[in-house]
Amino acid sequence: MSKHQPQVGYLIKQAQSLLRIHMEDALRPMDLSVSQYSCLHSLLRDPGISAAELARATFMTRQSMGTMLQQLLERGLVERSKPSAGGRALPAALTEAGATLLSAAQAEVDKVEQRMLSGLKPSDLESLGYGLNLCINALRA
Amino acid sequence: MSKHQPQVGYLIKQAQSLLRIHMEDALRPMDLSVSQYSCLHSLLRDPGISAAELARATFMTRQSMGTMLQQLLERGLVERSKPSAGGRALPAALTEAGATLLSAAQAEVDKVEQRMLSGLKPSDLESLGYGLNLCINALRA
DNA sequence: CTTATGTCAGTGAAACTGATATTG
DNA sequence: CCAATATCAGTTACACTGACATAA
Repeated sequence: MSKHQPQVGYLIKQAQSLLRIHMEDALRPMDLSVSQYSCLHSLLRDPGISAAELARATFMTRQSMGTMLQQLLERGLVERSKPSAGGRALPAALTEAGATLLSAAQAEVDKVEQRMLSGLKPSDLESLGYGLNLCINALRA
Repeated sequence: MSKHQPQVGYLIKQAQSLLRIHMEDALRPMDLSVSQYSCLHSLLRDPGISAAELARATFMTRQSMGTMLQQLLERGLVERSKPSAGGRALPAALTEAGATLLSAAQAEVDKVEQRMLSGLKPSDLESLGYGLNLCINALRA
């Protein structure tokens, strides 16, 4: 019985736990949870995305995402326009305030990520990203 | 502004989300949560570990770990002997039943992990583990 | 006195499931 | 009718904070 492969699953879980803790610390001053930050981040990447699509992208239910969007809406960080032609989906996007806050949040999160990656050479970084992408794609199938 | 590094943090989160979902599916038949599985797994690695140590290893509070251990105790998967000489800590360890269940659980989890890693060459696997370890160590400091 | 552990109690955020309305 | 979306409502898992007793 090998079972002494580096235990990649365990390493991923551990890395994510630590990353989450540090992100929580970094985001607390601006009253953002990691999930909220991820949500805003996705909205920057895909302006006009629907809540359902957003939920799928983050592996959550529509309902949970709906609640989160509602909170962000009430804080004026997100806006949802009326259903665009074709479908019932309400396009969501960042407001000015949302983009500003996200920018500040991202700066803090980047610091954490920089620190996490501080020991990796560029080639290490590349192969890490490559390997993770392969893992993700394999699990999506 | 670069920000188009491969976004390793995002990849880690995504991989962990997917891995968790598949692990939940794999463990549901034996009524184990991912956290419980991790707990049993740690007990296999470190028999006699205390709840507080276990909590630190999994980035939880000792209270939460205490609750989880209690549940596992009631299911007869874990036993806690009386405080060994030196300290107040109650050593926890797997019972026979616990070891048996863990073994079955691990087989299922291994399948998931195998699938996750199916696209990686041995050298890819090694550099992935290497990179993740560097990330973890950097965040621990 | 200090530190670490275990444990009791209460709290709270964050997800979940279920059901319903609307739209193409 | 069907599929996808949004949303209302209730629920529950889970980890958290706080407080306290105990032991070295």
